[in-house]
Amino acid sequence: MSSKTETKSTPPVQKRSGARDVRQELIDAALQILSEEGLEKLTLRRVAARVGVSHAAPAHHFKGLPQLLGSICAIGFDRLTETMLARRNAAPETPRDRLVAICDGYVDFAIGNPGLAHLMFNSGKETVDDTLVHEAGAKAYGVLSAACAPFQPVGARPDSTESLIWSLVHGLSFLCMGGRFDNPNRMTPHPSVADLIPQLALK
Amino acid sequence: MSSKTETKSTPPVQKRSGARDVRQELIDAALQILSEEGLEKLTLRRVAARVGVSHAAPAHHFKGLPQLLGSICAIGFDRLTETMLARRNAAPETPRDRLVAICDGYVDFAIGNPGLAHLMFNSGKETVDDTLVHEAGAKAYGVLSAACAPFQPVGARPDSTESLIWSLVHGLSFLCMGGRFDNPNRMTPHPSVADLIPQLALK
DNA sequence: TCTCCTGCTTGACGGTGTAAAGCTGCTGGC
DNA sequence: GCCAGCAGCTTTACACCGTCAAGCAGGAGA
Repeated sequence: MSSKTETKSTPPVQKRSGARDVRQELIDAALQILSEEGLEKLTLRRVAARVGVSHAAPAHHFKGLPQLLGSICAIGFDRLTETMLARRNAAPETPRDRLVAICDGYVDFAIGNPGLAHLMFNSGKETVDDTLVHEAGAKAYGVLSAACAPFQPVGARPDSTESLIWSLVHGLSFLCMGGRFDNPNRMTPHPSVADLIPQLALK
Repeated sequence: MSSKTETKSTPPVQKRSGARDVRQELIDAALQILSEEGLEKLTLRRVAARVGVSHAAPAHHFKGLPQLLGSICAIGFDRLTETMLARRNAAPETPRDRLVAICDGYVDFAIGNPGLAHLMFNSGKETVDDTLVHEAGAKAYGVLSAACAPFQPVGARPDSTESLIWSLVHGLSFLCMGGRFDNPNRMTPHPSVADLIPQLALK
């Protein structure tokens, strides 16, 4: 690894200890804007201004806005994975408790980070789909998938439980985020995974 | 109704038969752009240009972009309702078949109108939330809710089946639209409602 | 006929992403 | 020690966006 025979397109391998890392600062500022002001206010120029750099500086670290958004997506999937794993590890060690914990983690992550969740899944916004994002997403999916494995019924299509659970928690998350369960006709603020899981034929 | 004692803020009650209805043309053009070019390209100036009118003309029919988007949302919910009802009426007259048909209608509507569906549910885009949108959304929800009623288990929270089904079809729709089921590890292009319903403990 | 007012146009402003050109200070070769 | 090269940043410019203000045209009502 010490021999640097790679192409020049890779960024500097290491920063001087005292030097500022503008690329990282841009990502941090973007995450901050996303959580404080929402996806609509996440703009290259605002990010640059927050870092204290000219509006064109981000172009030297990202191939335009889509790649910055893509980098943030990857971080979002990593955080989603961490949240689900933390919940799973804190749960009783039964397959059912673990699955419910992971589902709770998914929903709570989305509701707690609506801007990030929208960017990761639903924003019509264009994002660069590089391998980092793909891998981070696959890892998150793997956590959910593994927790579903014990409940896969024989004879069903091999991924039907994952599809069922993923669809359920995803729909629940985004309907909650959109305020679709705030209907005054409804009794409680919004349903929880624990409310719905009993109606699944998990054997 | 012939006595016109209302406030002046209401638009002209009736158009001359030969006169063009620019407001309606704007809505039609917006729906066209949405389905042909996607949500990102749906912009006031493009809509105006498509209708053949100046870029500021829409301001005389809508209170800015959010209200135009809101009007389109209402139309979207109406179309969703029609789609679900058409499927239900074509299905065998058992509660289960009807529920599956309605769910299929929901998913197919979303997948067939991704721009519209994003606008209705997930677009961080600001939309005016007037009573038209609210009523149209409530009507669509009512169709789904009614189909779920026969399956409501005793003792569960009163809306748990609706929440379960809605979350499921909503999550399935938007994960499909986002290509989340296109993973090469998966066997089939994407799961269908019929694949997942058997795993629900619908009694 | 005159007046008002609705619907539209024109022009402007601040904001956005992006591209091109120029500046600056550091690094590496000699 | 010196100088070329270059990465990182700034400046400037452009097209497009939503929105606002002013002005124009033409029909309706007095």
